[in-house]
Amino acid sequence: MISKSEKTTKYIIKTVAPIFNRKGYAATSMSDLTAATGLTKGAIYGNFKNKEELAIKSFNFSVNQVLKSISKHQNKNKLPLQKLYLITDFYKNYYDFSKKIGGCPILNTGVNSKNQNNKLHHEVMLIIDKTQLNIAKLIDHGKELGYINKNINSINFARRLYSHIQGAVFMSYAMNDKNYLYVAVEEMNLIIKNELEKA
Amino acid sequence: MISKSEKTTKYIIKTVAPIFNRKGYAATSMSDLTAATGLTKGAIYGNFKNKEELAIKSFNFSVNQVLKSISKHQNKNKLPLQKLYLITDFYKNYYDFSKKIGGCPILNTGVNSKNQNNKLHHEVMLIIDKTQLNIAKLIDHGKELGYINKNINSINFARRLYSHIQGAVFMSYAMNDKNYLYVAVEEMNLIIKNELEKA
DNA sequence: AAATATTTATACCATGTGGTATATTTTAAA
DNA sequence: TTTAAAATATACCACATGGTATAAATATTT
Repeated sequence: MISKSEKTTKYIIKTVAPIFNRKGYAATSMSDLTAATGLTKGAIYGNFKNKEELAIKSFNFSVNQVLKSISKHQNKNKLPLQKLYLITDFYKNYYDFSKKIGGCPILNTGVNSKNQNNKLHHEVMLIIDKTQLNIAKLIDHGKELGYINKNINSINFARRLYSHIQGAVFMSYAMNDKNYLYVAVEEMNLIIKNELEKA
Repeated sequence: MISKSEKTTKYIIKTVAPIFNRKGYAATSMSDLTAATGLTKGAIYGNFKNKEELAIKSFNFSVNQVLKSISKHQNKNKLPLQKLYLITDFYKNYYDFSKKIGGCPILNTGVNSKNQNNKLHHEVMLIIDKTQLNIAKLIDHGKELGYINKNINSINFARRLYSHIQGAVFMSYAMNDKNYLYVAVEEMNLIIKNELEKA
């Protein structure tokens, strides 16, 4: 059976994740967290070792919200190439999507944790690596099925795609302008078509 | 004649700018600044209204370091198209360059100030707008001189270029990997060649 | 229902925060 | 060289910080 603390632990993470995401680790205070959760420091410190542990779990929670949504979106098609297009398609709505969870956790935590919190920064690198690898696997799968040009380097292409997208994520965030995402998605789709698709 | 306080004001900004850039506004404390400058709070508050004013001036100082370097790099050629290539070329070394000044001020402050400090965030938007406009003007100039295809939309292309570059800036920063910049620069150069250059 | 274990609230700790009033020192002017 | 002005240091303010010991309350087991 699920214990009381397991429930409150999840409740705390879920409530606190967007705050950490929006404000960053250093700028988020314990009082921000008690105010948001309606709990006391006693309750929070009873469920988490310290602020850092909570921040890391919150980051992973936020990231999983993104990854799950992408994964769900990808289920609309079984073909690797179409799944790739569904990734870029997902980012068309990323401005509004990420707003709901306090911004893009990769971008925000990637920047905020650098030179500030090594554990948090390490988590970011793991997620980026993992995501790029998943894209590369998708490309590999497309090669196997004969849809994708075998001459292109899967992991390099995945890195280019991810970099391109994150650029638009940052620009739309910094400038309050979704258009950066729309344009980047169209650009990526063209690149996928021209470089990946077999004639 | 240059007053004492003018000198210390400049000294403070110059010394403090990389700290604000690296840590962000909230995570940078006054004691960080007194420690770095060797001055007391009395001296700092004698030259700046408050922490926010100092942060804004520090941000603009950091940005100007970047813009001046780009401008200097561009002076190697007078032709608009070549000046464009010199921009992308500049970013090949941006990982090391930005490291010296505490990271990319646009990226760092763009992310850190969002939803945190409106004045600072406003400054970021102004700089991005200005930079994109400068690139667009360069393209326009290239059109006038007949080097650049008149069918392309200058400001839209400038936005794409900037977005693309900032993506690589973020990725190289988050992943400690200059390669993202190298790849993005090559990609941009190809795009400039294919879309901008007249046949 | 009583006893035990778990979870949460309270009250506190030392230290750090941005900021300021004022004394002291340093600079510039007379 | 004295005097006035400007710049810096000192000492302090009220409040916020992350974290903890312990008491109170709530669940769980017997």
